[in-house]
Amino acid sequence: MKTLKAEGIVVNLESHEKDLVRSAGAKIRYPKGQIVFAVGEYADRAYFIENGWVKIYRIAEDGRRVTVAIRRQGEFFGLAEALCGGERICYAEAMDDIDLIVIRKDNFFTLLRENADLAIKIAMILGARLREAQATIHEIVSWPVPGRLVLLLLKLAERSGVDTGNGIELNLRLTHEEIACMIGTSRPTVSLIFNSLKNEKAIVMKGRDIKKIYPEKLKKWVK
Amino acid sequence: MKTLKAEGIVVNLESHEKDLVRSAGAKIRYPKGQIVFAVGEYADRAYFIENGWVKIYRIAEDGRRVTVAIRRQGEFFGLAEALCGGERICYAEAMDDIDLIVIRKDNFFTLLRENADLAIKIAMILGARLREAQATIHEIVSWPVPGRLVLLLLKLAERSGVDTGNGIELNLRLTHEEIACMIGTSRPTVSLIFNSLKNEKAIVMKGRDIKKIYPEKLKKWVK
DNA sequence: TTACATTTGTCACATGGGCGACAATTTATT
DNA sequence: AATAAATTGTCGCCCATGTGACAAATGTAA
Repeated sequence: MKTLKAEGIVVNLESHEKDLVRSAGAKIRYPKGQIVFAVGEYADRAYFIENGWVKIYRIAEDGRRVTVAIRRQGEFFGLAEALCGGERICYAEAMDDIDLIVIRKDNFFTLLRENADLAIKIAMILGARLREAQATIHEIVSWPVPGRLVLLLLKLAERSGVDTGNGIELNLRLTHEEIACMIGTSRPTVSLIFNSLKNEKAIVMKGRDIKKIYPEKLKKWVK
Repeated sequence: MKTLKAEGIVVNLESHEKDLVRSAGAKIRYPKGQIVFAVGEYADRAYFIENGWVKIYRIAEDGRRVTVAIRRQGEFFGLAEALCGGERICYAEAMDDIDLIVIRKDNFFTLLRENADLAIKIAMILGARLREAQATIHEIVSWPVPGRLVLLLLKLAERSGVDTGNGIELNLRLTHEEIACMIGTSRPTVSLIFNSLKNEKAIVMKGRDIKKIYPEKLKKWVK
């Protein structure tokens, strides 16, 4: 199954493929805030998210954090390193209470060898993510900060928003700090831009949740 | 075969795997400057480089170019889209006269289905590239321009330089413009930094070729 | 309710680096 | 060799953003 997105393509597993994955691993629950894996650990397992959100980030020597991906229900993470071997080069953290299928590396390889179609699917998933990452690189260098923030909101809306006909319901809680890490800017700058967006009613907040976004109004910032 | 690099891992094909690939496609020569594929084309084939260098880049609406990858001899390109289907979202251009193995999509899938190990290898390649792309994202947001330029030189040296004991021989010709596109900056800025590097003898030029680099001196810029 | 921690609003200040411009140089073309 | 094209050197101007700092607001624990 493929779902067409902004410009990338998200590849999802069929249900029988999910069952294959489940049978090769063990289900484990992690509480919010827990680090699933950290830089330097040996990458001997891959993870499949049954439930919840996971943040993948890196930390530079100077302490600067950069969130390189966010994964959710139905997606794998920790894949690339488990395939290539070697050490983790990023952190994975539970953004809420999550349920994961943890698959040991050797079981994972056995699974793929016995199911060429699944191996192809994994390659497709990684390919889609590569395109996504390249698109991100492109965005970072070609848009100033407000544009990047708007693009982030649009992407989040596509992934997990509900179109109400009048704006897209999001109900997402992200601190300005977290957003800053995702688009490579500083926290005060995010606050500033958020206020502009609120003022021109391109987004609706409810407390600290981003409740709704209006794509049409947002898109003015990226053209 | 795996070769350990700066922080990523480059996955290469075994020679029997290369033969499999060759048998599934046709060898074609492209002259320097030729566009192998362009944005919007239907992605119905994958490419394997027998010989030469290929530049993968994107162009924004405002005309800004961003080089998202450079591939060389022994590497695939156009993989991700051929796997996922859909349209090309970037351009591939021959940086010199090149020889490619062109594999039609359906043949490629047949090949992978019949060789699970090769499918896994492809997944590994894409995984390694994803890590690479994420590392690039990290670099772009955490280093100012001079650091990014130095990191580019170090990476190029690792991929195609020869260690002479006294500096690394590179013999690479890239215009400042091309470099600017790779690290997301402007051409004048690249010229400026290059002069600094020449002055402090961190690099040696010969005409317009980057002849040699001295990693030790360069590394001062990224710490 | 009180106290503490986290998150957000907002400022003043400094600056990296983009942009435009044009000359100087090198390389390609005829 | 002569002309054209591409590449590089270098300026001055200016603004988007990072930094640091602190107050205000909101959420959480005791």
